[in-house]
Amino acid sequence: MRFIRSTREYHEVYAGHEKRHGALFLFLRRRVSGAEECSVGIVVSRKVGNAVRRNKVKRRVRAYLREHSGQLPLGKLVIIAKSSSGTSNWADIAEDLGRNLTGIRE
RNA sequence: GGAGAGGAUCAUAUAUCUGCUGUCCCGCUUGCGGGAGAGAGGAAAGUCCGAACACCAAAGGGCAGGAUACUUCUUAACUGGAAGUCCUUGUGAAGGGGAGCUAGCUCCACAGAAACAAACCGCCGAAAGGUAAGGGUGAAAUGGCAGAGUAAGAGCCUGCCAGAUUCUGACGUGAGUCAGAAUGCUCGGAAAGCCUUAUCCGGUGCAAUGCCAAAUAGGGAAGCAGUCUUCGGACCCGGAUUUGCCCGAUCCGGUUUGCUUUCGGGUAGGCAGCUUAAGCCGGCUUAAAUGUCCCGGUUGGGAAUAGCAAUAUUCGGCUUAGAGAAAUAGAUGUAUGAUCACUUGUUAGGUGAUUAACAGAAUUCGGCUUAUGACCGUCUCCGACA
RNA sequence: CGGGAUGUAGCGCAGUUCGGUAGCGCACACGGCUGGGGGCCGUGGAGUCGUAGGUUCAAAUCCUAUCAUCCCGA
Repeated sequence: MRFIRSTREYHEVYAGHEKRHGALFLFLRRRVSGAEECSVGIVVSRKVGNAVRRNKVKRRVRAYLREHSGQLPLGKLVIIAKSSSGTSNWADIAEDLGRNLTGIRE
């Protein structure tokens, strides 16, 4: 697993993707033929809260992805936080991520 | 006990598991593994001031534009800080504010005769004219009371009260305070209206700036795609014309065009700038944090000395984030603190539950402003008791 | 890092230059015209002008601070 760090890769995913709505997050997935790992980008906008709250959401998402790095779908994936994710606790975030990531993989 | 004013301090600690970003060391498979050690704030925020640093511009001066505005001290500098002074708000502790409407222009709604200009009504007078007492509106109308005076009146004059200006003396570095005297001086308000006076200010900002530099396109240079030669040219190749095609003819080109190599600019990208500081503590020395010298300067710049250089310049110790779609964490416990509920042996303790205030470095530093939890001591007012 | 704009009735906007009465359209309520609806006509309500402080006799307007939203440049 690696993280997306360039504007070009983000626009690549925005140009063509499959969309899936969760309770707290929005998932954009682009299939890449021959991909052997998953590239993940996390987007948290100002709607979620102030800088401390946005950082906390990003850290929690990253922590979940590291713990479950073997169960991610192949290709490129962008996770966009919805505004309600800023006030949720760890159990809700982990449950929403787990359900939707398994749904995307199958 | 309640209500308030202003000030200082801290920003919960720790354990286990799983992880992140730099630095140093070791190992080799040269980009991985192992080890050690470090890793958000008082406001990191707002970006409101001031500086350092970088680049651009620049003889000097002025205009324009912008900022500031009581006094003294302080600071590298500042819309910063300290103390004081006057005005003002508050019962008070305390808080807020400060150049100039006797240079000029402009504005002052409604009401009112009139809003700074002396007119109108009125009063006096035969008239010319004099007058600002009366006009009751307004936020604001040329100081108030009494007397004298007059044709009628008026600080026109006199006394008292209120204020202003000037002078003198005392105190203070100064803003200014106090006392005395003189002048009938009594002048409307607004400069957070234009403006005047004094002082200061070149511009842009780390996405500054410097270095390395892929692919594609375009530019410069060289070579190859050709032999003979008497250097005129011939053959050859390419193009055009000659009706569509072929031959031939004529003209033009071989300095074209294509390929290869190479050069510089420069994009993506990468590296530097990038973190050790306008610090703290102690000793020595000195009149003094005075510390080789200079630039008003503990930063910075320049010089000198030492050193190959980095660097150091009174010596020793301590602190030390440096990322780049942006790390500094996630989870589970324990203890402390807060709130609520229940309970006991009730100035105290136990059990359970809940929540961790505001908030995340982005070149660096000094301030200001704003957000916010807890605790400490000081002061003021009110109430009760002794 | 730097520059700029906006905030006024439920919604969209005037009024701010140069201080003095807060207005327009849609929407809303009531009444009338119609058998009813639509439409038209008339009447009316609704605002501490984003917040706080100051200047002034008087502030939506001037000054200062602050909050929110939006835009632009390197």
